[in-house]
Amino acid sequence: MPREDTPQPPDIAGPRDPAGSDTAPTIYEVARRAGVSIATVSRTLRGTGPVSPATRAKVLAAVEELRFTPSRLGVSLAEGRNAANGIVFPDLSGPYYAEVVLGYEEVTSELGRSVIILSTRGQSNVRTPVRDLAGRVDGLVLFGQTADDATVRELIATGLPVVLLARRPVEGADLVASENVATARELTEHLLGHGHRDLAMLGDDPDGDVGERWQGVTEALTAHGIAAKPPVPCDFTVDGGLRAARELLRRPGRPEAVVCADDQVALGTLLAAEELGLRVPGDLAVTGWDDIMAARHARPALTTVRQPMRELGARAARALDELITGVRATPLRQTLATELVVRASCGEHPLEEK
Amino acid sequence: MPREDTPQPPDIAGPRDPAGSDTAPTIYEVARRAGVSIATVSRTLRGTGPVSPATRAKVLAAVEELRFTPSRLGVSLAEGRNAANGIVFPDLSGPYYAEVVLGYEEVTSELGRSVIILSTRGQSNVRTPVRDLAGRVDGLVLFGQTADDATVRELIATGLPVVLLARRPVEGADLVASENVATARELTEHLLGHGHRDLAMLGDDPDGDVGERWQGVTEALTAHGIAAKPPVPCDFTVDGGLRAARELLRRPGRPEAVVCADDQVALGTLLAAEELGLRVPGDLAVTGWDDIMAARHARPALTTVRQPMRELGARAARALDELITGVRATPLRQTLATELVVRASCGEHPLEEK
DNA sequence: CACCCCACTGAAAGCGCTTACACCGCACCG
DNA sequence: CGGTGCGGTGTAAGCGCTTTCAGTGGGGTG
Repeated sequence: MPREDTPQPPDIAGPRDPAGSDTAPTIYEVARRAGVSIATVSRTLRGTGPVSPATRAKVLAAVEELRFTPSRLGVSLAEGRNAANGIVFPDLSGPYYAEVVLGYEEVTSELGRSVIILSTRGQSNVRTPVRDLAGRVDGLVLFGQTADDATVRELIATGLPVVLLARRPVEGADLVASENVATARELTEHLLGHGHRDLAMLGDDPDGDVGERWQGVTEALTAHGIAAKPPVPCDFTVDGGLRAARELLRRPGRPEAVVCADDQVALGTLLAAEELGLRVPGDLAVTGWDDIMAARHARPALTTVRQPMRELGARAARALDELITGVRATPLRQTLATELVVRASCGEHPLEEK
Repeated sequence: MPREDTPQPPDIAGPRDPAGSDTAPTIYEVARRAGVSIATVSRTLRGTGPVSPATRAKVLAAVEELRFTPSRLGVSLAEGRNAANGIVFPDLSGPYYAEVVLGYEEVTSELGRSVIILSTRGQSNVRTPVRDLAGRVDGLVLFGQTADDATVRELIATGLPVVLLARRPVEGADLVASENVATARELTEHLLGHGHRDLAMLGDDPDGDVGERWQGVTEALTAHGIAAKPPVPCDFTVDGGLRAARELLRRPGRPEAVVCADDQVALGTLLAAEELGLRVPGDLAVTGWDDIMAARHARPALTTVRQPMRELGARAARALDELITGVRATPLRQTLATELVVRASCGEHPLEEK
């Protein structure tokens, strides 16, 4: 460890440890200095068990002088808990994941626990890092398609509290997800209301949320006697959307509306339309999903579906805490409502954007 | 702990622990089962010290049967290191912070360490949570204005490796920041080249990066014999920008160009201009800073300055690792280059956007 | 005045692991 | 044929804390 201090203004209060040793002080040193046993120090600091005022003062003084902070490792080992929760997510790029993680962090830290993050960024050999993470936490949130079902089951079998977030459910684990089917139906109805009949779905991911969205779209179309075409695969990024849309819109038989798997894909589609000289919404309607920041600022502004991103993370955090503290033992599945946000990209209307 | 399993398909491989106990197996159980001592188990698993092939096989078999994973706490306590690094940031909302944190996470986890995050979201009593975090990590990155100098110094005095990220420097700590002054000057020159003379600076934060940006702007203006007006304070959010810009643009003596502290403020300014019926860039030039996703998709697309967000995080992670491993002991200050990204919002030109 | 209770404190047993050190054979060397 | 040396293994001492259990003494009660 690089322990040398560069010459430094004496603004702090002199050397931390008068004895000169540069390792962190332990409870033993505090005890010796205060002339008590380590048990008393522990009791004083955590407020468990009675301590006489005089003793308490001596201990606190020693703690102050030594700048003692109990070692987390020691505490955790003795307590048998990590006081930390984990979250595994695919990526933090794109506002969606970041917001959810933030909501998670907020609640978790309110609950007095640290947050350990692990991003899988599309790697497949996730088993090892996830197991590793599992060893440092009291509970784990698995966000999106980050770990296969077998890994999830293995984790659960361990006895580790697990909450699944925006992911296909697994027997025995909590689930927090947002509503997809009904709102997708509503979105589709809205597009149909604009007179669009030929819709294309952009982006494919049968296992995740997107599959449910397409289910809603398909249901709505079917209800109107329209056959849904299979979704067009594409990466869930702006570039992915741009490339796929370029292809799709150049082909003869261009759709009247493109329903995109998420906002990033929709933004890419907007770019493609611009390239090809198509007016949106005049020549083409485009919709997204998530309501990320850019959706509001794009021109035309994106019609999309708002997910309660922060709230998703917060719910997951609370659910996990319930499992950890034992307040609840049986798995629970929560679905959060989503909201259609109508802006300009889906067709002409006198509505005002948010 | 909620250890009851809900009835579950027997897909895993039977109960984890044949003995039926539901606590995680320890190295002792593995040792007993393999008929060796715990030292041998440890040696086998970490590859330290010689182990005969036969013994190794027995141990591995026992590990497999028991699904043994060494307790992180035990390992860390014995090793005297946490194998985790921390990062403290103001917020994850807005793409800037999220991207940087992601870059940090990526490199840190490549280095075989976990990432513990702490968001301060504008709270002032940061001392306790930060000290707490400090106890769980081998090193810490402080990102932005999250902890006051006194807290930073205290941390450093502890001997804890600390890297400051996009923050005012502190004696004795590493610093990773991105270039502000020169690029701000360049941005200003560009605006002057468009013929704008009356520039307003939107957003104020004397302590952080923004102060340096204003310094660059002021320098450029001065070089052209133009007196800079003091920056207009505003929140660094879209709404903050909207409100402040609304005010600013309504007043008589409206500026020709608004240089915004970051992209979010600029997006708000765009909204305000739209509200007031001002054409951008016709009636008003607007610039941002960061080059977040929405900057590219706004119409007009934002002229801005791209920060190497991912790289900022990555650099901080590497710097911290050097400090932790002791490869380097003396503090280092790194400045990363930024890049002017010219789009439509700053004035008419035949340039093509990225 | 004996007894009991309780406030207070210390000794010590873990928590799960790593590793220095000691030990035991056995092969190899002189 | 007695040493040396080393591969292979076990013992035990921590790492820093929490907590149980067993006092110890003083004050209150019958």
